[in-house]
Amino acid sequence: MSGDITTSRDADQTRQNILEVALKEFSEYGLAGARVDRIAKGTRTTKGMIYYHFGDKDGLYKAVLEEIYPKLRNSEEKLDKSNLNPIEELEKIIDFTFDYHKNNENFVRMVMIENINNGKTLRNTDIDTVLSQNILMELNSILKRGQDLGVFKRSITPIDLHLLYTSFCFYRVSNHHTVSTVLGMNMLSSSNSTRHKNLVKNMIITYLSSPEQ
Amino acid sequence: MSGDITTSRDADQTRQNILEVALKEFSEYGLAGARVDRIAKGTRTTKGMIYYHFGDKDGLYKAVLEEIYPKLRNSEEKLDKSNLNPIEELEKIIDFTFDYHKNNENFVRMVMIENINNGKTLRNTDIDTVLSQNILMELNSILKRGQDLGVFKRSITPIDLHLLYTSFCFYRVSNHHTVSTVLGMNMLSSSNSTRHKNLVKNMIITYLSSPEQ
DNA sequence: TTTCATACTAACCAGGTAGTCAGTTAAGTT
DNA sequence: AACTTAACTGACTACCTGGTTAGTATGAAA
Repeated sequence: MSGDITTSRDADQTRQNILEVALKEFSEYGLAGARVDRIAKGTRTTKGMIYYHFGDKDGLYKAVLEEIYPKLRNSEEKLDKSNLNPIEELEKIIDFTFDYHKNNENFVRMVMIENINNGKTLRNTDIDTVLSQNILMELNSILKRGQDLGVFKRSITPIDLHLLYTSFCFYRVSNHHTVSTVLGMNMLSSSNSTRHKNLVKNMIITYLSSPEQ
Repeated sequence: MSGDITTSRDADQTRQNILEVALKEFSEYGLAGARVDRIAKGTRTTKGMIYYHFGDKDGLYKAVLEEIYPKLRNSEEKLDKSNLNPIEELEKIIDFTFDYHKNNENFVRMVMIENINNGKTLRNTDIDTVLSQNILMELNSILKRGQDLGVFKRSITPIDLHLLYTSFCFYRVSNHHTVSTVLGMNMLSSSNSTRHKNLVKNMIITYLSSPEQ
């Protein structure tokens, strides 16, 4: 029976099962709105196991939160950027960021929720599981190469560049409910998505390529 | 006694007092995390009055939410834009939006919370108290004048333009906790604020001014 | 096959939380 | 001054919710 997909007595599988259900619950209802009983009901195991494996509700929340950043970074690093010039590489990164936010509303919502929580949990997390060093180094290399080639004429920090495109990719997902109501549109319609994706890329590349002042 | 600032038996004053305290509570803890008892304690009145005036917790939340958009729109409309060319006028609007978000974290958090709530409450609100018609019409006029003068070379909808600058202004406040941790910086430091404000304006104006394709 | 730690269950509990309600007070109205 | 109604109070309650615990099953080691 040990090859069974729902083997009992497999702590890792149990933990993983709980984490999956908890991600859905937390991202749907927030930290305060999430219900441990509802999570327990959604799993193959019982409430006691949540407390056995994760200590308390906050511990479970922390475990869920700590999973989402490495997941993003792993996908990010899978991108193949060989033989690309700086503009193409930057476009590829923005494309990826745009799609990742669009396709992972759970991620976006968890980040929102953690900010409502004043970032308390993330601040108490091991810095390495969270810091975005790789992407910043890559942006730095892109900017440097672009400047050396003369195609980028602006001086900007990798962090600011990161903020410029991420803010748009994040906002259109995080705020799609209120924005769709307030501006009278459907933010996430496929036509809007297509146009928006081109718009950010275009705006950023145009900005970087245009002469200072 | 009727001129007294804390006159008892003034329903409007009581409602206002409750709303002020509730805004703080909801924006700090979210809808699910807010506590009616804690709100009641913070007011000059009692919990019964909250239910008397607002029906239930959701009714109070709705009343708080319905106040924040008109407040924003009122400030927006106070801007003096006489004798400005399209670029100056757009810069003034972006400046205002940037500052409003920076100075009203409560507003930003309420919008986040309502999105975590899937926009349910806002959707059931009278459309006129929420729709941003004026600002869109103004952006439309700016774009048209800019194109007629030949200083704006891009064709873009007012809504997309609005999204481009608002997303950045919103995100740097809404996500400052996690971003500061993940990127290892202090997002809201005054030096970052100054630079960011110039950055959005610059990027948007550069984009609009540069030739299509 | 006995031992033992880990994994697990189901019933339980204390405190918290939204919401209620019977009764009181203040401010007009006639 | 009696009457009426809106504004208000404080004590109460039913239920929800996070967390506990006593006890059980499993599988690997010896």
